[in-house]
Amino acid sequence: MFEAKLQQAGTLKKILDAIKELLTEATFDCTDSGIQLQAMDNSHVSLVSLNLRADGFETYRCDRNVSMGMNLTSLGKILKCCSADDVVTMKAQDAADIVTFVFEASNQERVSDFDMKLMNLDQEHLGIPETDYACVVKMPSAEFARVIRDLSQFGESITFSCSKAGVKFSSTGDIGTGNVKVAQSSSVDSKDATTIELQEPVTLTFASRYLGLFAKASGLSERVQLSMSPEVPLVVEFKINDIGYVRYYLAPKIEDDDGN
Amino acid sequence: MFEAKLQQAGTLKKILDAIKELLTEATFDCTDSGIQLQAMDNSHVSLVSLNLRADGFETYRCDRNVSMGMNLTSLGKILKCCSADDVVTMKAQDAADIVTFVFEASNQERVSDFDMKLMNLDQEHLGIPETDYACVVKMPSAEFARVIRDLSQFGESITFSCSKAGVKFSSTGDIGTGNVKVAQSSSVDSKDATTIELQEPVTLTFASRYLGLFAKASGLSERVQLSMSPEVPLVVEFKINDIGYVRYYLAPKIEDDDGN
DNA sequence: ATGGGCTCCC
DNA sequence: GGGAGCCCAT
Repeated sequence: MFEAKLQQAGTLKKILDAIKELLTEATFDCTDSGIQLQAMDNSHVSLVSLNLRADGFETYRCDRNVSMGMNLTSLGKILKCCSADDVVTMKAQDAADIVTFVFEASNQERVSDFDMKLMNLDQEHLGIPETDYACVVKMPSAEFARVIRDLSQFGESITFSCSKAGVKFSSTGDIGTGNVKVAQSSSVDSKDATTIELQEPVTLTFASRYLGLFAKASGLSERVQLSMSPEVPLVVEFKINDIGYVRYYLAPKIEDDDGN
Repeated sequence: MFEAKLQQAGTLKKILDAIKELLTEATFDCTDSGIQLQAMDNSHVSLVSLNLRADGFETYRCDRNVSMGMNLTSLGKILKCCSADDVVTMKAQDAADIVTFVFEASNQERVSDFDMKLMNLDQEHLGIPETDYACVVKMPSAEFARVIRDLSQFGESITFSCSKAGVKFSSTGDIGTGNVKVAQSSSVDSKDATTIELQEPVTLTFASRYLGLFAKASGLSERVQLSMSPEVPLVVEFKINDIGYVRYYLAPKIEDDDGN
């Protein structure tokens, strides 16, 4: 059987918020080492990768690998039934077609359980190479979300220009042009710091819409990491407390001669 | 060139909030002495007059007069990209067709700039005579906004009756009639005081809808001044910190024999 | 026309 | 702090 207990159901809620607009359904692969999810978004433009390590759970047991295909809308309805600080336990029998969620309120007086039907989804296992990136930016996730939200008003593309000095985000559209420059921080250790590890300057352009969807994961972590290399998908990573991460991959737009 | 720096971008946000529902586009006339805007609202019913004195800006430079025609929806999108306590600088070259807004966050690490295309708008310069009014009421703007909001529920007109004792606001409609009497304060110097300078009692009726739109400027100032004379447009004035004012002009309704 | 974000109200 | 309604964006 499979059984995993998480101290904070809120973490699960935030994870769902971070992926539900990209994926309507998804397969959670549970193994001895933890839970993994990898999938192209509904439009097959970007890729979502979620990793939750077994040791990050309060208790974790997985006798046999199980793949749980879930409708994320249904999962959302179930997670609405718990509070952020409930203790949540997910359970499934080997080869079962249902998963059970048990929510225990912190005051111990209330215990709820919900069964959800599982689905058989096409498994598309996608090898994602671990690469060295020409530029890695770490910044407050709230600031990232803000920049993306602001510039999305201007155009459907946002250009990231990374140099030693900082990152410039730009977008152009009908009303004009917007540029937001975030300078590298002098004090590197603050939670609010923006830091840049740079092997070479990189300028890449991405679809505003997807960046906006990725930014919804800001609730998971105060910090976000952007990894970029020329002509290679951007990686946007949010760490999840002491348990794992969500990463989003998005290919850059190719500049044609018209600058489109 | 034209360049004006304002310490609090929030002031600009509030000014826009105060006019954007009346005007979809407007021309800002910049001269040596400051920035002026005068326009009839979209329906040509009321008149908006904004005045920002050069000396109210942190720095102000205007080599040649420039008229900047702006789409206020676009301006709103740009102002969404700054925080209330950002420092904002507006710049335009002489005869340029774009204006640039530079926002500097208080932490200095973030600088954004936005170019907005300017428009050529019909210039309707409206001479507004400075007049002595039969009655001038000064009251808290929040209270004014509240009265207008409350009475707007009743009818499409609100009657202002000013006497030595105070102001009575009234409205009648299908539900019935509402009257709100605000008495002149005994202590005149409080921020919450209502004061009345009266040469003669005045009773005038105005369209609720426009009063409600004017009341949106309440964020700009704790106090509002209402100036009235018989058969002459009402003036609703909100001072803007140490820099200027917004005034709204609205002609009274003419009572016919049916009381409409 | 639908979904999401923001603001005001409870 | 959470929920509902309004406005804006897609």
